[in-house]
Amino acid sequence: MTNENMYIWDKILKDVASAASKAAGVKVSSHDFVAPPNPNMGDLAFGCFRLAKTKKKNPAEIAKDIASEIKPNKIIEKAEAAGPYVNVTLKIGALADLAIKDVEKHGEKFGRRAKSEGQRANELMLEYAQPNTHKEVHIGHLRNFFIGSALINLLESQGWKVVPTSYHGDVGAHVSKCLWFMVRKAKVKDFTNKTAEALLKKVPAEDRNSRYLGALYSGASKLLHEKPDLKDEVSEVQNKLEAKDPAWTKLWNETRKWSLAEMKSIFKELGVKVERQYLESEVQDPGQKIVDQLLKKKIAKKSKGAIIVDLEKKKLGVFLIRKSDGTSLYATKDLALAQLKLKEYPKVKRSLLVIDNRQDFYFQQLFEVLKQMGFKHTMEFVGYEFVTLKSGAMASREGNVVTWQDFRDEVLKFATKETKTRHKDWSKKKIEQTAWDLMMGGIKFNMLKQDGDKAIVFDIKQAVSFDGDTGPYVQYAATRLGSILRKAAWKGGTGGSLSELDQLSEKRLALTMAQFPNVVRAAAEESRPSLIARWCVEMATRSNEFYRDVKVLESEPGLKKARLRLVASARQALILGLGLLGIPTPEEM
RNA sequence: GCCCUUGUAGUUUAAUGGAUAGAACACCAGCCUUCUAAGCUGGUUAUGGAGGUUCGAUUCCUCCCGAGGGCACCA
Repeated sequence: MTNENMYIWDKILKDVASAASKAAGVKVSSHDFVAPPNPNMGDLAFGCFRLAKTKKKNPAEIAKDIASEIKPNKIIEKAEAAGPYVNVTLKIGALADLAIKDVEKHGEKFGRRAKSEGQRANELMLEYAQPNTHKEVHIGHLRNFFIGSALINLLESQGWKVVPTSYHGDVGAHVSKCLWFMVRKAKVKDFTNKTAEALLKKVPAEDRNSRYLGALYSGASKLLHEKPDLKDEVSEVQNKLEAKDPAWTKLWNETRKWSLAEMKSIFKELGVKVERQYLESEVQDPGQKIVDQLLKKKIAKKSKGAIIVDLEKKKLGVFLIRKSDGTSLYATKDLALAQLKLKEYPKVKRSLLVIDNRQDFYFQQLFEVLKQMGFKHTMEFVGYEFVTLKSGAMASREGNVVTWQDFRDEVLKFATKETKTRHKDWSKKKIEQTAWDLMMGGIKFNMLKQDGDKAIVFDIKQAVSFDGDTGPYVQYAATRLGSILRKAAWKGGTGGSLSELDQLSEKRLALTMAQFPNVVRAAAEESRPSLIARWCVEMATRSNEFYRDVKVLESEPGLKKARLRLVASARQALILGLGLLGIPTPEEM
């Protein structure tokens, strides 16, 4: 990035660091500066501990020396020593002026960065969104969707070309059970193409969804638990499916279509972007071929009737790639999936998988085997702890899942009620639209605000709350800023006395705003959407403080114009922050 | 048994070796004739335990305790 295009916060950090370097006589990096614990101490702080070691001097003395050497300039108001720290205070007007112009200059691209020349060609694949067909999409999937979507936005903002992919289990035991139970329940005696068709026709249109199929699956599981002898029947169904028996295949294909169609609409609703949807059924047979190749290459071997790759030397145990009955399993298909991805996207050099932490060990094994097969590009596992209910883990076979639709409707009901009581004169359409935005904001923010390494115990009461650290809190701050602009009939523009802005809350708002690009970069580099969520809350708090302290519409014309530009910039930054998390900002709420 | 993750106010959490451990929810007390009170202000409450490394430890190391997960025919 050239100096011209540098974000203002980078420039300020660089300037302050170079002033400090000059004063200290050694290089001080901009990374050495942190925010002081208390805003009235200043805006940037530099701890002299390391210098104390190299200079063999008391850090407090060094701080004193450095502080006296840092002279005020266009942006620096003063530097003071406070114990072992040098605290630098920035000029309110100068900072606000620069920050506002920074946002105005970059507009919707504020926070984005171009890749350097050498990296430009880099494509990155990100796999997320792995719900199975014939099962419900439930709140456990949501964390994956939201983290994945946010990472796609973050990585794209940093110049990566991202290929988002999804992967779905559309074959396997859960499908066989579901279909077996469906036929059994209908008491079909002679299962043929014809009866399969009749059976499908009998399912009413409103039942052709995962709720219906999921209920069948859970019913099958219950029955099999009571009567384990029936497992043979299920095995038979599975064999018939693998042998492409026409009647069973028909039933499979049609029910699978219901699932996939529903998934498509859910993905659209949630903003889950997918460029290539991979299905287990398309990698099952290729996976078996890979197992044969691995046997030939002596990478794999027979053990206890099954085929394994021994990874004990790498302390990764044994990796099972074919069952002793000759059928495939998850690993079989994943080997082929990796190969297929590479074949279809040869430019991809980096591959990210967003999957819950329970599968961490499994993927370490998989990556190792792929490495032995000659895979060169980097594969990264972006893990997160999974979502459980207070009563324990959700499982389709137990039938205790909270589906996306039920959760959505519950939060939507709350959002609609709250919106209605506040805006009695709004049209039904406007209330619905606003409630929808708030529901999305509430749900997405709630799952993205904490780091991935913490398990989430789902609590509906907490999930529908719109107070405090929540999406609607941030959305609200943005709409209040918008309301000022609306009342002022602000259409954008230049001018106004930006450098005369002198309120502390204006400075704090401008400061937080200016730091956005650095937060975005950190969030992308560390795969931590939570950093964006936290920035959003801070920015909203700063906005609310400003809203409280500064009466924009009553200001003198020159100041009013400057303040309107600040308001417009702050609102823009908030919208961008929420946008990275996939959260819409309503005009009013 | 071995391995991984994790333990911070009543609850959900932040701080990846630095200043007085920062928020939010809940609770209590205030603030709407004033750009939307889904807001703002104030108050009470926290690093699981014991050692060690360090000028300095929530952070790093060791042990113990608790929670969750994984470790061959599930996905």
